[in-house]
Amino acid sequence: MGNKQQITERIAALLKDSKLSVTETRTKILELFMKSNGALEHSDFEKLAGKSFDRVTVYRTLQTFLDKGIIHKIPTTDTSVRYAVCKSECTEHHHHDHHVHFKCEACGHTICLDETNIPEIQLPKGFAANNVEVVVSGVCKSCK
Amino acid sequence: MGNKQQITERIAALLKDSKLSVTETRTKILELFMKSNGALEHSDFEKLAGKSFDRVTVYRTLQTFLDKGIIHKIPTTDTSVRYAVCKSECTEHHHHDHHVHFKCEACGHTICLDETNIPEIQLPKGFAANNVEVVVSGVCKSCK
DNA sequence: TAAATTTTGCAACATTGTTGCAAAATTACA
DNA sequence: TGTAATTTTGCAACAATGTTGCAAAATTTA
Repeated sequence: MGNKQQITERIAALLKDSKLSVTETRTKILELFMKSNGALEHSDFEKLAGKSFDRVTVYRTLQTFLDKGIIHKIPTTDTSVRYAVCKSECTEHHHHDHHVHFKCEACGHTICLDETNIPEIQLPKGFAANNVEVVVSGVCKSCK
Repeated sequence: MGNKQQITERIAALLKDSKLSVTETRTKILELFMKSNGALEHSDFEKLAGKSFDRVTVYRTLQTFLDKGIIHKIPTTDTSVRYAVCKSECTEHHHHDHHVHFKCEACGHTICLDETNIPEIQLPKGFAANNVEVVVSGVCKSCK
């Protein structure tokens, strides 16, 4: 776990690794990701942080994190965009996003199942796969 | 294939099966789905149909088709919502949407790979799956 | 064909996402 | 450490997308 101080330091290191300035907004948004232990969408930040930062800043911060490979998007069937923090193997230039996303229909949370591998999918002749996204919905461990 | 007349009749029958009035808008939107042979998003209808019908009507028509199980949504990582027509096994109360969706990075089209089955995914203990969505991106047959 | 029902279009509004620019914060470096 | 260069933020204004109520029009019922 680690105390608040340690988390802040870890976040600062993460930002510096990505050659980003360490700012209050970025630190706070990353804290929210770590606390939530799941996927967040845009409106969550405004709720969770009590509009302590501007809407525009949130958009730009998330875009920056995406560009640097700190977070990734999770596919949804509605108009919301959900984000989750990447594991260490992700970099600006290469994403290893080959894990399953799980959306609980009871609590509404989306989490990354990092240990669950995506099986090989046999595409029809002539199709070349580049990336595979899997979203499972159902009931999660906590809501069972 | 069948000529225009036959298609119109098939669409009318489909609508009647779902206990929906046969209207110009609904017929036209279903025609667009059949012509496109893939997934459409909202803006497509306004483009393809040359704003011959109202934005609001499109929203409501798609929602109605969803409710009746005539079309289904396809997950995306952006804010757009993509729709495709369901196969015959889908009904108002039960969706058999267990096929793979393929998004071509070259032409931008999303299609349903109806013959491609989704392999069993081994979830961690305590998780119960209800539905599995798979979206593969890459290069399609036509763009290869 | 007339009445009952359903659907559509308009207007008005709510939400979500984007851009330019000046002020503020952070970083680089003497 | 203090100052200049750079980066980030917040505001305002705008654009795009989605929603609701209600009266007019179209479709279905019988």
